[in-house]
Amino acid sequence: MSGKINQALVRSLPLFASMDTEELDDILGSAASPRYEAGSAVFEQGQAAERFFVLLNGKLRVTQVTAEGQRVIVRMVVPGDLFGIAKALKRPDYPGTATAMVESLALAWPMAMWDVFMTRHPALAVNAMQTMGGRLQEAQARIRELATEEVERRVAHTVLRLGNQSGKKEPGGIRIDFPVSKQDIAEMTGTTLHTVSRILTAWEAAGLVEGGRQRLLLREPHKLLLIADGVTPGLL
Amino acid sequence: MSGKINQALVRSLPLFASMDTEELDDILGSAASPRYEAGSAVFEQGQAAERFFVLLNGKLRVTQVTAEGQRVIVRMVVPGDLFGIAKALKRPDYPGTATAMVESLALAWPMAMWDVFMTRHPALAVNAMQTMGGRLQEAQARIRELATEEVERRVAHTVLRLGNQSGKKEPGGIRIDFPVSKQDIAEMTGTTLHTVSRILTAWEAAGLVEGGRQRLLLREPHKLLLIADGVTPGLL
DNA sequence: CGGATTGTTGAGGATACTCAAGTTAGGTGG
DNA sequence: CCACCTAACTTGAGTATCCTCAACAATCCG
Repeated sequence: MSGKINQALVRSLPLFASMDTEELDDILGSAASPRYEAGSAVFEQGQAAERFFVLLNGKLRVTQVTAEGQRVIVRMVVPGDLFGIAKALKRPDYPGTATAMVESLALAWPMAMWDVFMTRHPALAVNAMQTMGGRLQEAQARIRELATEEVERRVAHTVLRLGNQSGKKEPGGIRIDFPVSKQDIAEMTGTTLHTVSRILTAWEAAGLVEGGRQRLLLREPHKLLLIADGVTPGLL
Repeated sequence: MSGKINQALVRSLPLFASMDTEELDDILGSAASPRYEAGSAVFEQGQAAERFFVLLNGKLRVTQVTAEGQRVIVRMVVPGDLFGIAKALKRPDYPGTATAMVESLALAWPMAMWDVFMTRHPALAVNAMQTMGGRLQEAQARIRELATEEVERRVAHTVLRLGNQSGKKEPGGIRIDFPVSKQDIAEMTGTTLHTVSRILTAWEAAGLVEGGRQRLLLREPHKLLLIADGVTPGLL
């Protein structure tokens, strides 16, 4: 469950950037570094929140299931992100489920350390707050999209966001090189996988994207951006 | 622009609850307490964020306008709420417009004080973080609603939320006693004022709500809750 | 080489939007 | 106090978007 921790790797994270060696030692001393294989859950919705985490490596998907059983993807967790910080939300349990989409490595601390960290390392508190601030802004952007945009534009926004977050530049465009199913995209945009499939098929025919199964290549990010911004009428 | 500040009033706010008199003096010393009349703006989207605020009294609406000119209500600000905390979002400008819906009174500090406050008053930092945490959870709840629920359920959630936030119990039900137009409700739920009108008319016919113009009385909150939770099929 | 997961595509239909008049209520000024 | 004006709201008709249902195809995995 716990391996040795790469100090340099940790140091490179913005969250810990402003920290001296002593502080960092203090913090890392109480950390575990669990590894999760693709498909496994880090924690599940409703579980008692016993630990909080920083993702070192890999990619997680945080989902919530509604009372009716519909699943919504709340956000993606990328390396450097804090997650599972239920304490900051004043919650005793995790409000969602975090699942590894690829093999992932995290740092984990007992939730009781949260308050200690925040008071002992003010820089960390400031960072944590900005993390939450960023997340809040992203959530509000999504609300705006869901409230005002049609599905095709929302899908465009979503794939571009995925590209920015964790796309690799390739000769042919930007590759999203971890498995994202159409179902995933549907759950990120508030639509059905059928509609996503139709949209992506149309985009593929127009040469905007490429690659069907779980791997997406954005051939013409600029044109996608035009769709996302509502400049281009849309292809359906 | 500045009146005298009621210490007891401030002390009763959860945000400042855990603070001793000395600390409170320090904080209030640098505060202005501007008053805003109904309809006036506290700040506007895009303006340089020069101050942050706590609402003492009244009710604000925070809106964002999309590139296409559509307006979305981001949230309502009720007494005790922090708002305009662009600094916590790492932003130089206000991301939205805050408008007084009724005559309102706030506390205001220069944005430069933000960092000072956060470092000098850890309790305040913790509170601020929980404020943001709460806001984040609310935003995610809205995302879930927008992504999975039909309009009627979303409207039900919205009016119930308004009722909880600032409804007054009355013999006949719960009164939302500040002006909320159908347009407002539409902008909170991501629909059009036409659809809101139709829904409320149907509810009124069924005896669930009452009162047309800008004042809403929830006659049967329990039944509205059933609609919100999708138990009742809906009346349209 | 099955079985399962994931994705495609079509047809039909419902929800909710747009467009288009009207109506009511509230405020304002004569 | 009444007439008018505007903002808020109502209501109808037509329609577009997108969902549901359904069947099938492709890919992956053991």
